[in-house]
Amino acid sequence: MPRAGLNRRDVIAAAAELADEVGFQQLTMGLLAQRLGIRTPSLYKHVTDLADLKHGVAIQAMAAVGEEVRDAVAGRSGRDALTALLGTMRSYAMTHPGRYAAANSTLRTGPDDPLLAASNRVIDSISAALRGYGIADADMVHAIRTIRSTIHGFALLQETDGFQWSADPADTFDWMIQFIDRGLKASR
Amino acid sequence: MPRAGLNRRDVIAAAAELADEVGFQQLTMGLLAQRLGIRTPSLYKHVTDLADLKHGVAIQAMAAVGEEVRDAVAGRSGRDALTALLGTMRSYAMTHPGRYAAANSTLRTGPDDPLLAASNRVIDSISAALRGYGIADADMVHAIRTIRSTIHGFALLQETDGFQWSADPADTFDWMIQFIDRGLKASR
DNA sequence: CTCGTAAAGCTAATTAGATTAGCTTTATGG
DNA sequence: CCATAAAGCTAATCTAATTAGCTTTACGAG
Repeated sequence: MPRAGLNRRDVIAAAAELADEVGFQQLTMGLLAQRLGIRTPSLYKHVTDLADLKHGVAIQAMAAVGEEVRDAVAGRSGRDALTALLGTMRSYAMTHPGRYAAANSTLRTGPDDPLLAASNRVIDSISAALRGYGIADADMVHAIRTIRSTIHGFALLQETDGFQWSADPADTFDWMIQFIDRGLKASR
Repeated sequence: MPRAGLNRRDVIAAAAELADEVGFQQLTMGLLAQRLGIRTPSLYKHVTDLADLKHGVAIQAMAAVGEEVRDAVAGRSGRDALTALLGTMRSYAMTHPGRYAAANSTLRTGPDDPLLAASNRVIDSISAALRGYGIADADMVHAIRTIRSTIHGFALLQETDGFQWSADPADTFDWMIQFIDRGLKASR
């Protein structure tokens, strides 16, 4: 039988895909091995354990979000930048639910965790998007955290079926962007 | 040996407490049984399985949040009500992390899920808190969702160590309340 | 007071997943 | 052509959930 010839990157990439299909919580060594056409124990040649695998997916996902968000925000400012930023994040969360969950529900292992660096890159883009609003330095941290919280909560609530009513979540999303935009302009 | 004399309510209450101590994800049948002084299989006399147990904790927690929030908002309006509302939720999330996670990360089993009724009661209180702002009916859904998203995301980010920087999350929380208050007044 | 029964426990056994130990095979550089 | 490290594999162990079937206690009806 021919050899699969996998490496860590391949394994984590496959895990990320699988997570989007079955949910991050449901990601299992057995399922992943099956998907890759190898036996479960063979996975341990590439990752140390399930936690390591999931952590790897989280880093991969956070890095991907970082790139998409950076590109989306580039060259825009003010409300335009804000819309691009939030829209990109929401879109990522919807097309890659497993990866998004991975990125935002994984604990940092320490101060030198690459996941930290990856999420800092995302934060940099948020910061860049807010630049045009002329927010005072002292308020920037709070503004960034508020925006992260909002997106994050929105994605999560939508995922867990938290929005039961009729109104289209997309409409709420647009409303939210306008709400934040107005708020940021006012807090100048 | 004397009998413990447990019922479903006792079991779920103990599970809720345990979840606050070890984390909702780490809640396990074995740990709970140990805590209650019985053997693991005996738990199945009170709950059908782990999913049922966790679902029960979620309902219990959401109901508790509902009551606290109702009491906090009662008799207040405008920014005062908003502060009470958000403060209560944040406080609940901090003192009962396991229960909070249960309430907000558990999937509804269907349209007749008691969890749905419990979360609707919370939403009613949010709605009541916003009444004084004179928000148009058409915007109310969006406003409520925005507030839920914000709180939810804030709690989650704080929990997963998402706020790495120096600034005190409590300050961010206050800033957020002011931000939302101003925004709601403006969207009248 | 005594008996029948349902509820509440228990032990033993099964199953699913993760993980470890130790063996085998394939590529590849020398 | 060979040595060896990497990539797989099988077999075995461990933990947690769950099921089956037996035992014991509380408690109301006679």
